[in-house]
Amino acid sequence: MPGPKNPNSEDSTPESEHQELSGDRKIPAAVIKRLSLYTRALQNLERNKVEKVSSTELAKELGLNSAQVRKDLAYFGQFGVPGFGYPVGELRKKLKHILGTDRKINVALIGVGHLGKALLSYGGFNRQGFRMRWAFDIEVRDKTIGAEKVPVYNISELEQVVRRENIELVILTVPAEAAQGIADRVVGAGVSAILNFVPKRIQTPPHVKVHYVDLAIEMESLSFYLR
Amino acid sequence: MPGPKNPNSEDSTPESEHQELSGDRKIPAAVIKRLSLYTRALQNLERNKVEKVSSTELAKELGLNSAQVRKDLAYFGQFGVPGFGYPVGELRKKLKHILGTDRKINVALIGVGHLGKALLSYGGFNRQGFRMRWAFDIEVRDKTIGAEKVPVYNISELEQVVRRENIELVILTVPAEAAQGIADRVVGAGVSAILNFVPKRIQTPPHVKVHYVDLAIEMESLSFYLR
DNA sequence: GTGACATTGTGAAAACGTTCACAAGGTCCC
DNA sequence: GGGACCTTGTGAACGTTTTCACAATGTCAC
Repeated sequence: MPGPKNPNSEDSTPESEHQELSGDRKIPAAVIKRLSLYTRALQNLERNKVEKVSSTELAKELGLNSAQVRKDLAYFGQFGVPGFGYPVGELRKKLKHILGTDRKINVALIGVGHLGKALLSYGGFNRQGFRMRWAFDIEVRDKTIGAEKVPVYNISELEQVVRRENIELVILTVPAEAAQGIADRVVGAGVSAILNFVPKRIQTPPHVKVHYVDLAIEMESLSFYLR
Repeated sequence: MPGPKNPNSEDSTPESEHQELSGDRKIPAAVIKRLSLYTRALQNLERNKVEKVSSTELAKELGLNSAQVRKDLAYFGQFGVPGFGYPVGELRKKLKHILGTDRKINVALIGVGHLGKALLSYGGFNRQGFRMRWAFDIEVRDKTIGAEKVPVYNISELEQVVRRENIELVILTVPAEAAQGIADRVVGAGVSAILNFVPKRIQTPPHVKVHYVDLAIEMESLSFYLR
């Protein structure tokens, strides 16, 4: 905790987190991200009919240290078998359960500009356990977007639709000036997870989790390494 | 260039970096990302005709600790004035120079699928000091993409165009199976910075910097916090 | 069954990043 | 021009994350 600072549960590039779990230990945010990485690697292995994997193999595939893999997994239980490794299918199932991606999560996107449209058309999300079927904008130019025909609602209907459709996660791709206002509204409507593509930090109550994806920052910081 | 089996200079979500600078100290990757954040905040201040800013104000705006702001900046020199703060315009210029975004960097995007198309149409990059005017795919469906009419080349022309146009940074949005092969080719053609949207770790020689943007991971890890 | 082998889970150490706290030094009002 | 006031730059303390290293434990071939 940043001492006597304002409340705020964000995290993005910076690390630092908290979160109760079944047990009672705090799980670092970085561990959660790696869990997701492990899940994906396990899915690939499963597709190739591999039935066991060691922490060393997993670590190599993902560019990590094997002790880190074991420690990450140990946060959540004992999944491995000494002298054998981890059973691929079983571990994958357990991790998906821990991540909560073994069910469908309803996702809405707000701000149908170029980037928003792109993400809607992309469709990659719908595979992974997400149902991204709602879009909002202040001006509805097209009634649906993308091959999946995601309907676009007027932003005035935001709270109503979020509540009715039980939307749990929101992707923000609005102009910077609008970000805080929209964030306040979705939080008010009960959303507690936001993926923010807007290059602007937003303030939220502590129970709301915000992840930032900042494309400009990624590009600029790469620029630095061009010597 | 199929298999340089080198270590690896990537970093993405995980922290850990190094990089020589004018002086001789290693600059953590997280510091570089925050530098980019500072630059943006300074640009906003400048737009509002603010002429000075203290580390405390900057920290508050970005949700950081003021000592961290000072320390980050101190990696690169003494920009502040005790009892006064930092001169906005001057600091912004210096940071842009440090980041190397005070010149135009040529950027190509490889893989014109949904996401690739979206990023091309988005156009947000071209503002910040990047010139994203080349796209590649194995199959050229449209000759140009987006309002900016970015020409799409056949992937067979990759090396030739990269060299001719002096492309320094590449955005990868190809299918996972193709990622490593394409990465090898662009590196072979002289590119040393890659922004990889493909959910697959790629191996590169140490001088090549890879940043990962993994949308699925962001979504999944948010899912965890939905309890 | 037994024994050589492989691999886990985890304390302890090391590395790294953040925050504290304060001396040094510039500002700016009177 | 003087002095109260700010704010920087930074060593040291602190906290977190990663890595090491190894005892414990299960595997598997014979």
